[in-house]
Amino acid sequence: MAVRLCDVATLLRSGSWAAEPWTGQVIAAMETQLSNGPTCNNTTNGPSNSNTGTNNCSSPVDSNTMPEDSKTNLIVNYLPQNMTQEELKSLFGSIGEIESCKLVRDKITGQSLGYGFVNYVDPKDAEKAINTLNGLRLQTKTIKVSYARPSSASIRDANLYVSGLPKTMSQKELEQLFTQYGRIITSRILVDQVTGVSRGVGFIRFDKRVEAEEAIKGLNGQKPPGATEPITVKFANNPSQKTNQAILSQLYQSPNRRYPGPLHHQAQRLRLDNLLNMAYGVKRFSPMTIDGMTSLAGINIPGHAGTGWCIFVYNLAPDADESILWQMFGPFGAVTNVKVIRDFNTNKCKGFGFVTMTNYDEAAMAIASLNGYRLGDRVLQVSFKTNKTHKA
DNA sequence: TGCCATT
Repeated sequence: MAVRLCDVATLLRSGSWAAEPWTGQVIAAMETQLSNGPTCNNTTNGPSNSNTGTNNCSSPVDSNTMPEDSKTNLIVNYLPQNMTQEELKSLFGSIGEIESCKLVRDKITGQSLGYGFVNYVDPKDAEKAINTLNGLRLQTKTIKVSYARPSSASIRDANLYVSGLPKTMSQKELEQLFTQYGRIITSRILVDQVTGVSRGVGFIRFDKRVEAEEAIKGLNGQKPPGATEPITVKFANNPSQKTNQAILSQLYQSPNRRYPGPLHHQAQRLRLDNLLNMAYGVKRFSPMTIDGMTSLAGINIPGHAGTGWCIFVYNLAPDADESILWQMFGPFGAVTNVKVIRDFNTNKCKGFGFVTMTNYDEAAMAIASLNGYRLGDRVLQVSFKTNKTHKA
């Protein structure tokens, strides 16, 4: 690849994004992600795991204690619900050659469990994937990319449910309470969605099940320092083990449905139409009232019927790469493919590329938001791909 | 009792 993602992030951070009021939120989310880079906001994010040989925290390699650890196999957590295995492969394939890739699904419903594995051919690509894709925002999620621990029964079912916590207890304090029992993989305190106040309920995932067992013995029914009530600590329900009712309700949900209700959806549509009016200065009928790709002839032409909406991105720099396209379009929704068109001899970008997005709304939002944006010293032109890529 | 961490 011509440019590493961190270089691109630096480029973006240099203040070239001229956010407009109606795209402020989305761009702000992107800027946050880009300027933060690979985040370490989770307990043991990615390569900070002690069982990983190479990492970005410069820990020495200890091949004696963890000789079996793979340096090519990654686990990817917090994937958007709708992301497919093919999209996962496409995203991580932009870094380097993939040996294998698996999205983990519920055995009964087939629904994504929100995580997957990517095994690279070259350990350097695995390391690069952690450094460039960990912390990437995709839709409402911030994905986590880290080395997969060797699969073993001892690391399964190590997640604890904790209730009765003081409402003032922070995630850090929760970890401080549990860390004496083992290595914490993740921790979380649930908060009220409206007020943001702690619900007094949390989760602690340990590296090993035996560590979780010891924590239950040591902390269940105990009062944390300063607390007036004892806490309850027990094994968390396995989220894939659902009641029949939950399974049924899942089966009746369209896999592509993302908005919670018709009112929200309507609001989304109105907002989208306003954006498109601003972007194009034209009125437009609602394509979502008609299923399929054929209803939009004359407005746009998707790259391939049935595979999504192809977007043309023009005025990319010679050293642009696939990563920047993932970074720019990923926050808007499901991206199935990105492609930078390069000169055969120089391997430099010829100034344009393509992005394929699954859902019309998200593609249109991305276009309305990204068309006209300044990337470095260039103003991007972003539109649905047409038969002829140049304007008259 | 979950911004779904072991194929």
